[in-house]
Amino acid sequence: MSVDERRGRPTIRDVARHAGVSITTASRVVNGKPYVQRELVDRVRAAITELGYRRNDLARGLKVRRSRSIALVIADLSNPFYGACAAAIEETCRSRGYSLLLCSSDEKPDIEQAYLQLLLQRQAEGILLIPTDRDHSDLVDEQTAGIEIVAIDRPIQGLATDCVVVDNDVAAKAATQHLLDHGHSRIAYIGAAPTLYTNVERLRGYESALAGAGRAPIVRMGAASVGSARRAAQSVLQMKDPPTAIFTMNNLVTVGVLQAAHEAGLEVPRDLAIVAFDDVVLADVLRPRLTVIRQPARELGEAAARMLIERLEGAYSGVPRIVRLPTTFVVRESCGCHAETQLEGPRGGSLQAARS
Amino acid sequence: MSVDERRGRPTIRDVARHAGVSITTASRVVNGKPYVQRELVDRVRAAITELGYRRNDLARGLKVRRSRSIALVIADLSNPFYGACAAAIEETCRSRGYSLLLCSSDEKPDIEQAYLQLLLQRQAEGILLIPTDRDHSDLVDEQTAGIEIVAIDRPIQGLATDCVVVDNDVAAKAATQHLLDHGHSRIAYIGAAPTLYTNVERLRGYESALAGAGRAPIVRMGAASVGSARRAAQSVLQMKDPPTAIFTMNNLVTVGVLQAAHEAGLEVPRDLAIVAFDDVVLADVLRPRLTVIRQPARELGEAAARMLIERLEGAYSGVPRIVRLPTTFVVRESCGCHAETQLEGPRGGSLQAARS
DNA sequence: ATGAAAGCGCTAACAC
DNA sequence: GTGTTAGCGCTTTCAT
Repeated sequence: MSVDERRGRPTIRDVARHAGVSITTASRVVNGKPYVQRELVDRVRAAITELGYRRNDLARGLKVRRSRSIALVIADLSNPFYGACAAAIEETCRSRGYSLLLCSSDEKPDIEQAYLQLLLQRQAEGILLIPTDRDHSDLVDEQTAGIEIVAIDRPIQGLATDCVVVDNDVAAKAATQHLLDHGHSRIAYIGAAPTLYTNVERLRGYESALAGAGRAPIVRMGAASVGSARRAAQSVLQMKDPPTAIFTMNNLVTVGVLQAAHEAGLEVPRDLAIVAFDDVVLADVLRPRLTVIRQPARELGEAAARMLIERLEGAYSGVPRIVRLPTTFVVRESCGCHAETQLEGPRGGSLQAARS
Repeated sequence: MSVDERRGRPTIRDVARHAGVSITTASRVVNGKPYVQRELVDRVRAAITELGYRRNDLARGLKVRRSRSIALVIADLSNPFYGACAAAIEETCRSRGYSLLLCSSDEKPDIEQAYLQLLLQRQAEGILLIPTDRDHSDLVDEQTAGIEIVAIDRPIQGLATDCVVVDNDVAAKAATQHLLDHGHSRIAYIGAAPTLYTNVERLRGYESALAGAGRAPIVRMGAASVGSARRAAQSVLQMKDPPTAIFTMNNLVTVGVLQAAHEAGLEVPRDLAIVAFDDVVLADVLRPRLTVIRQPARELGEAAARMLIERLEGAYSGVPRIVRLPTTFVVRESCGCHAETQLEGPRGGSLQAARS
């Protein structure tokens, strides 16, 4: 064993020595740069395979001042909606040559904050953030210090960034209207954290539809888990004049409401119609099949990743963009319909100025 | 703007200058090391906040030769089973001070291979791998070169590593036996890729139960998606003497089989009993509720991460361990039962030598 | 076409 | 206690 094959992984220095060339030449070959003789290229290549050399990207990043890594701070990976989103992000980042640092905030502001600090230390070039429900204006400094941030699913409070969301209000309004068209007059809304952006928007759409029909809203909030959603549904179903239809705010809530409906022995949609925001896996084998607003989870992630990378590579550096992606209203049976139809949500995913 | 606040993020050198101390002292304060005067500590701290200094972990890693990052190469993030697994891994890694590099192989060997190379370059200290269905003996060199690998969900072909799986065969056998106990004699098995480890193991359990009862197996393989699972179920249901029960190999297959059963107008469990491997979200609001083998997805991820970190920190360096975690048989109604019961699978998650 | 040398930001001997 | 200095592995002028 010669001196250049000692402890640890071989460095480019080892490769150079082994091939009998300078470090510069070795580096050129490693990075596929021109201006190296055929023969030297071969010698270096041979040394590389022989030694099992692999470039150290950390050292490289230190020198070129680019980590080529992007961080994803996600709310909850075990939620299929975010899972699909993350999968699309991962693909997009990889295809553009970036690595993905994964962080799960579990919707907790303090975990998120700690992560954001860590990611700065780790030299993430950009951050894809599904922000927790708190003020983020403390990040203004970091932003001006050069780190790019793109928000997903909800805008970041107190920070102007690129952002990609879905047409929550429009979709919720259309779905509620659909229930009204079926003749329902008492339609309940069961939502998660009251101040959560998506909840606020969806509630707005729901209320706007009801107002248009001169009906009174029936709202239950704070259903942050399947269990609490179930309890919320129970409470609403035990009213003196219970609703004949329920609009559920997300997939967790949907499961809880379905459980409560079963327990109460209600037949859907005869006794209780249901329309859900967010598709769920077994929606089409449920009896009756579930009518849902399907979110473009993958497109959401992909768009966000693309926008971030555009910023990182200087392809865009203007004012913060907000992209609103269309949902799909999948009409099945739980709303009272018989046939399955898919309606494209209004407005395409065009770049729009911030909404009114 | 003084000279130490010029372009880019401030370095420890800037901090030292700003505080009027040496770089070493600044470094000591940054890393919370002892032997620094109270007063200097304060001065350095002040400089840090004033400058907005953040340690560059890449540079640090280069020096201390540790990246403190772990890579997760996962099959499919949009599958809730892997999502839950990933969430647990993320938590475990964070709590131990490691960052997580996320890579999705999409079950494709070439993507996986490219990632493995990249991760080496990125100086990942260890790899958590849900391996694709190929021979991995090319990784032997990397392994001896010092990178630690732990397999999840299935062992790595051609590579002896720590590994954590569930009791596939035992669980499948018990579930099949349950169907036999209900009086079924024609029980079909619908599985994914024929050579996939989990498929092989589950099939083994299924066949062993049938053999014990003197019944003939009815097997359909290659159902790698919901659609193909549905077609497989259709084909099996159109046999001259169709099965009266189906054992589904994973959550994708389950959905496809359920679809096929609906289409065929079969009433479950009267016309067709179903037992599924892997829990699904709406299993308990389906009518009838679905009897499933629940996998400990989070525990799987957590155990794997813990084992990897033990290796990285020298807490264990013995022979490859294989951990087999118990599943839970959740008896609901699709099997023909009426009550809901949970049976702990046999054998705890004890460390065992490689299986026979 | 090739190489010598400087230095990215940091830590850790080692000297004072 | 504090500071000087030598690299970690790499890229990149700038000579030659």
